[in-house]
This record gives sequence, structure tokens and C-alpha cells, in this order.
Amino acid sequence: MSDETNHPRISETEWELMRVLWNTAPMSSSEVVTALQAEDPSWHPKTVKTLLGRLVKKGAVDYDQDGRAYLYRPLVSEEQCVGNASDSFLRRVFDNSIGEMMVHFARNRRLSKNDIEELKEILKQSEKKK
Amino acid sequence: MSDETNHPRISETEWELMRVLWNTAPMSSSEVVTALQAEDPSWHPKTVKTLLGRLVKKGAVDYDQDGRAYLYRPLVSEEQCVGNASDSFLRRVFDNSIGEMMVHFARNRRLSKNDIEELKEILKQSEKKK
DNA sequence: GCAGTTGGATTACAAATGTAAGCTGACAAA
DNA sequence: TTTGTCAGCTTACATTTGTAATCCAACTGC
Repeated sequence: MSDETNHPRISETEWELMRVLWNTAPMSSSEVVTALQAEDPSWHPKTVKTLLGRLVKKGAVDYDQDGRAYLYRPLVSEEQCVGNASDSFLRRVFDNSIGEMMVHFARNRRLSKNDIEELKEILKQSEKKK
Repeated sequence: MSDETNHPRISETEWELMRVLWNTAPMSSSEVVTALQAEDPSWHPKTVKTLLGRLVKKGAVDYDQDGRAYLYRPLVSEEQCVGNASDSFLRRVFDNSIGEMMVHFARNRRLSKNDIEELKEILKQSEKKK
């Protein structure tokens, strides 16, 4: 088991790139740019390059040479990052009260039929484990 | 209705102070220090003062004079801040998929009996509104 | 073969953040 | 009355972050 507790910190903007890479990897920087621009055309290629470089330096992303270009891929797992960000968020904003948090979202956001079913199932499981 | 869309950004560390103030306000700076140190003794009074000052400048906190000291109180509502932080988190980490988010937390965190009941109730309401 | 384009590396640069220390005046203990 | 102490105000200072522009080498169309 590797030591996954010492994890690079992913900034808000960097998260956008990471999600792209988790979705489809490996990708060249220009592919990353294209993917990001699909969502938000205001992404500037230079900015993306800078961020990719930072992510590499942080150890969140690695690459393989492909001709004179690089093919980037995530080095940290999405699960790990999602877990870290979620823990931090829960603690910071809801003082670790998972109940309050869930209630907040359930109240303030529209849940799809599917979400509801899935949650019901999870609740059922939670009760059993009790 | 005031314009609550233009909202000061609360940094991670600042959140700690805000939660203290939302909990009990107004408070003197030394009371804030004490409250923070109760959780984490490594808080330095000078640091807390600086952060209080910044929060005031940002418009997240205000104060009333009390002798030569100040009594601080939140200027922005907890609901508003929680909402903002939650929206940002949900978008950034779960690509706005409330379902995935809820499932993540339900799976990875222990829910109390109470949480479960409350959630069930909310789900029931959600279905009705459908 | 020269020019424009594209890739990575280096440099830029202001704002935000974390973390205080120093300065100055008031108040409290001695 | 002197002296530490605590308040807020000002200043400090390295990092991180957002957002690029520059520089130089390779590649791609004429």
C-alpha cells in the first residue's frame, strides 16, 4: 500500500484539467485545450500549458513523450482526489456533519428520479449495517 | 431583496473564524482566539487578528466598538456562504452531479439513525414535488 | 527553403493566502 | 508611576493561484 496521505493539492482551476484527464487519458496538451474549450471557450492555450506544467511539477500528472509533444495522464486517482476534497469540504463547511450536509443538498437541489432511487437503496443498506 | 450575488470569497482558513462567529456573535477577538484554540491550540492570536481584519475589509464581518476593543459579528449569512461553497464544490468535484455526490457521501460516511430518517423524509418530499 | 504555427520551457506579475512581527496607545497590576 | 499587556493598525514576506506573454526549436505549408 503506497502512502497516499501525502497528496498534491489541486487548486480550483486545476480541477478542471484533472477532470478532463480522468475522463480521457492520455491526451496531448492541445487536446486538453480543446476539451476545456468545449465547456468554456475562454480557456487560453497558454494558460492550460502553464497549469499542465504545474500539475506535473506537483506530481498530480505525468506524461510520455510523443514525438516532440507530450501525452499527459493523471498520476493521482480521481477517487483519492474526490475523497480528499470531499473530506475537506465537509469539515470546513459543515463542521463534519454529514447529516447536515446531505440535508442541505437534498433540500436545495433537484434530485432526479434516479438519484432518489439510488439514495433510497443506500439508505436501506445503511440501516441494515446499523 | 438585497443583492446577495456579489459575495465576498471566504478562504479556507477564514472559514474557521466564520463558523466561530456564526456560532456565537458578537465576540471580541480574544474570544474568537479562545474558541479557535479550543479546537486547535496552534492558532496564533496575531494570525487571528489579521484574519479578522481581512474579513472586515472583505465585508464578511463587521464590528461594534466596545471600549477600546471591537465586538465582531458576521455580515454575511451562513446560509449564503454554505450555499456558495456547496455550489462551487459540487461543480468542481462532481461536475454538478448531485446524485454522484450524494452517493459518494452516503457510501463513504457513516450516517446516523437521525440522518437517515431525515433524508428519507426529504426524499419523500422530493418525489411528491416531481 | 522561408514563414507561420505549435510545443514545451522560462519568465511575468498582480492578487490572494497563510502566518505572523512591529508599532502605538490605553489599561491594569505593582 | 512605571511597566508589562492587550487592542487594533501597519508592515512583512514566502507561496500559491490565475492568467498569460516570451523565447526558442521543430514542424508544416507554401
